[in-house]
Amino acid sequence: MKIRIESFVELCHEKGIKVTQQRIEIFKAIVQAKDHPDAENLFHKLRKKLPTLSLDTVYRTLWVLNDLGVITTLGSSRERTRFDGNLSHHHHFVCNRCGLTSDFYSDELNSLKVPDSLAELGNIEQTHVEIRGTCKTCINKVFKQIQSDKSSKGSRS
Amino acid sequence: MKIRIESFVELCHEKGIKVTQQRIEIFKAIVQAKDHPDAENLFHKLRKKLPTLSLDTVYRTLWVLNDLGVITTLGSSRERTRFDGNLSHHHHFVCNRCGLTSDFYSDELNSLKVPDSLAELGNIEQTHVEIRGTCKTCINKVFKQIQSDKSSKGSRS
DNA sequence: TTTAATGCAAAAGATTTGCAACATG
DNA sequence: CATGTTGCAAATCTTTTGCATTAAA
Repeated sequence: MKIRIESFVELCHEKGIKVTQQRIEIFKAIVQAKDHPDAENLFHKLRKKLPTLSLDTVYRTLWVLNDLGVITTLGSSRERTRFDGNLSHHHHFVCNRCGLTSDFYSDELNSLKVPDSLAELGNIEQTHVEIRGTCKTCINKVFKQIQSDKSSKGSRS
Repeated sequence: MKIRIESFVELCHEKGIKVTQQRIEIFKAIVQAKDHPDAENLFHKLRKKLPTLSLDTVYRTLWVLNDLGVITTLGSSRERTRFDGNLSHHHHFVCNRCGLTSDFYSDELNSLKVPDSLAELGNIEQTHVEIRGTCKTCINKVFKQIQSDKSSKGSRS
């Protein structure tokens, strides 16, 4: 834990982000929480330590932590509820950049063997594999970005 | 497609739910859509056919369809954004009833082999298995519910 | 001292609800 | 005809934003 905080502080320095008491406490709270809390949960927990903390700071800080890559969100958040009319057993490829979610099929993945320890958590109804990455479209965008950066910085010295 | 509509209509009859033009069209739209649309997407598509359709009917109908089990949602929706401070490679068990999300670990699942066809979609950064079912707590609740139903309906004739 | 982060209040966005009019069984 | 469903408008709930104040580098 101490190590995670230290490396977090270091990362903030690297990125030129200020290390505030709020950020440290919010970071500690989300790392220690094992229940995937939402912003309001954390806000209530933290208010005991930081009585002046505001909810919008919690939101802002969580997205900062997410952008730094030191926490993640459940589901591809920051989006509205999306619905799926595909009832056949399928899996998802989700683009980390644009949220595009494509179905794919795999008999092998359909019959995944899961650890026995799961029986302790409850009974299993479906298993589903979510693969995250960068979709073709976004790869192209990034590629073009790099190209234009190169040419604007001037290649001929 | 025709078959899916017919069985949907039949299911509505079974459940005592009225089959309205709106429900049929919304059902068709979500089943045909391959892009996991949100309520607003569907609303705009459908407005062309049903100019008097309202957004709240789309929402209401989608949840009806979801409750009927003929569609699903992406992520455990109807919840606020939840954050995850666990950076180690892990997987999730999600309760279909209460949304409880527990982490679990499995070396085997960490090194999952995915279909080659995925390369067409983009490049892969993480793979993550989501197992859905009913958690212990909810199983107990359902069990107690059944017990009390039995006794209130009177077992001794 | 310079710049970025916080807290507040207000705004914006997404989803839900009450209710009268309407359509379905 | 009785009841459930729709459309509208208003309400609610979640998340974001503008801005003056405060704290970090």
